[in-house]
Amino acid sequence: MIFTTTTEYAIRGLAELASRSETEPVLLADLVAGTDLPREFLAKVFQRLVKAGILHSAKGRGGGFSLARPGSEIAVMDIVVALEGQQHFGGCVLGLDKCSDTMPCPQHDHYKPVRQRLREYLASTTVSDLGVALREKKRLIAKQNAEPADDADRTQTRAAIAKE
Amino acid sequence: MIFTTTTEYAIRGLAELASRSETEPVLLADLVAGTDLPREFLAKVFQRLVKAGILHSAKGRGGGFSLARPGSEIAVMDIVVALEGQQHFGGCVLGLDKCSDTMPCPQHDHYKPVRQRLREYLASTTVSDLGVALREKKRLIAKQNAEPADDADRTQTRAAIAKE
DNA sequence: CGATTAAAGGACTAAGAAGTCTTTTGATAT
DNA sequence: ATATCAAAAGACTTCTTAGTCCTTTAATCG
Repeated sequence: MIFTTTTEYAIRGLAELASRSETEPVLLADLVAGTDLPREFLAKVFQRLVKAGILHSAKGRGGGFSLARPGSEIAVMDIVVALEGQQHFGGCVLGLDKCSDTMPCPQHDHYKPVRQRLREYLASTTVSDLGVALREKKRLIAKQNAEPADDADRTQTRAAIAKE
Repeated sequence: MIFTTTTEYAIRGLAELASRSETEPVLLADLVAGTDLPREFLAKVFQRLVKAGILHSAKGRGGGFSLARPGSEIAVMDIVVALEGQQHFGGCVLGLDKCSDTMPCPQHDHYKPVRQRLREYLASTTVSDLGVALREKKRLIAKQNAEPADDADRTQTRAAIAKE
């Protein structure tokens, strides 16, 4: 992935959260159940997201984590910026400083639209979108598991993953 | 950046090399002169690129590093793959395994073209392109430095960098 | 030959990211 | 009040990445 594992966990954690509830608090223990998200580590990451104003947390009975604002108003970009800083996608491909729009290197002009495309995706994709996507995904997996074990089909899927 | 510093150094190092000569060996000492590339560390990275068949090296007098094949045949993607592995840009945004074309999550379909665009850029941009870009860039910088020091202009450039 | 040159290789140290464990804090229900 | 619950906080360990330094190897020039 193009992010640190910290950011990846954050994205996945928020997707899990949004897939369960966008309003009601969810316990971290419930959130990681059935996933391979490391509970203790995710707790640290969520702490940072609370400080960043993306998550809300409550202690004690009835507590847990919930989104600090509607999931449709939290872009994946917000998560990335909160955890990796504003400049994560900045800079030119050559890693040169002194590259800018006013004094671009030729590559700069080629790379900029690529970076822009990535940014747009991250800015327009919200935590709600991830929640919906994850719910749908889990539905598909459940459905597949319910079907009589078709190993040929599963093998084909694995091969497709490897190629991806 | 979306790469490790190792990969970034490699890209910059190869750009420096290609900007000097695509055929004649260049000494590492010459290569890093005037840059902030860490000589010893870059030496290690270049060793890996030699083993990967991207660079050729020669010891002793008249030695140094040179491209193992024409710069126009070395894609930035080759560098990334050599140093970070084939799977660097794989996987879905959610970091889920079990995501593939045959069983995609809805996000998968949204993210795929973005990733594809990035891949295409990396696959189509060659070390020669970087060399040309860097040469041009250095020419522009030299030209600017030759002009009477115009601090307002330089400040504007800095601001543009910050925004980028 | 042997002196010199420059990369290769190995042994490190430093810093950061990732992951775990224990204690503390604050909220809630009885 | 106090027992309980669940996140916050702090102190760790471990692992990887980054970076440095010193010795060895191999090539070339005189």
